[in-house]
Amino acid sequence: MLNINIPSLSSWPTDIEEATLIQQQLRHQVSDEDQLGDIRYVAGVDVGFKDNYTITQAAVAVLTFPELELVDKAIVTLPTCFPYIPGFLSFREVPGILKALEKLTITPNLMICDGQGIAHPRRFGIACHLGVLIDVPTIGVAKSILVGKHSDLPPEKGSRVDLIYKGKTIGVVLRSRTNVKPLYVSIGHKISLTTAVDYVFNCLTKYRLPETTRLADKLSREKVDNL
DNA sequence: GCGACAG
DNA sequence: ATCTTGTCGC
Repeated sequence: MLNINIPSLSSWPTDIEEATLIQQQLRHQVSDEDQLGDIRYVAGVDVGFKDNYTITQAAVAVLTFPELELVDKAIVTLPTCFPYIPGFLSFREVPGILKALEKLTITPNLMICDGQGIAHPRRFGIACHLGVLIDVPTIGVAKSILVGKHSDLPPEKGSRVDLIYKGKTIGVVLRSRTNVKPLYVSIGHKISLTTAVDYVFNCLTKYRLPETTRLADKLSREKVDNL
């Protein structure tokens, strides 16, 4: 069975004030040091929406590492509980992700989230939030920038430059494929930036997105029948 | 005050 | 994020 403790969402925030307090309190629990064991399974998590955003569909795809073969998956649908507000994405997507994680049979050793980790205004993006709540190593891989600046990036796959915010390195801009828009990698929890970039790179195949998030994204759009 | 702004 | 088929380019 799954050996991850999924916290209950009894007191999920309703407004930005409340959410901000939670971010400022939990941000101190984030660890940027490698605390990973053997990485046999890497999971990708993503969330999609239906019926004019009123329905949330969260998905998790568990792949073997480094073979990247799908061995477990979970899809759940639930009412959308929080609006999309830049800087507060996790409050909209984490509830569904936690519910999806409960359905897993295989326990992932590392999770790659669709969105920022520490590359966030208050250094607590969705990857950090999820990682701290379930105490599992997480990485944030976003398709665009939330905050920060960086120098020009060579067009070849594998090139990378630091993402800087307020004078500090908060992530890495990584070219996952030659001549395509880069990915923005930042740590979520229990992992160092160098290690995080390493795992993301090793989850790439022939596409722009890591295989983990590609599969999770596909599942989050899949049509499902509920009971 | 104005503009930017993960998904 | 979502609504949507074929099509142009490396």
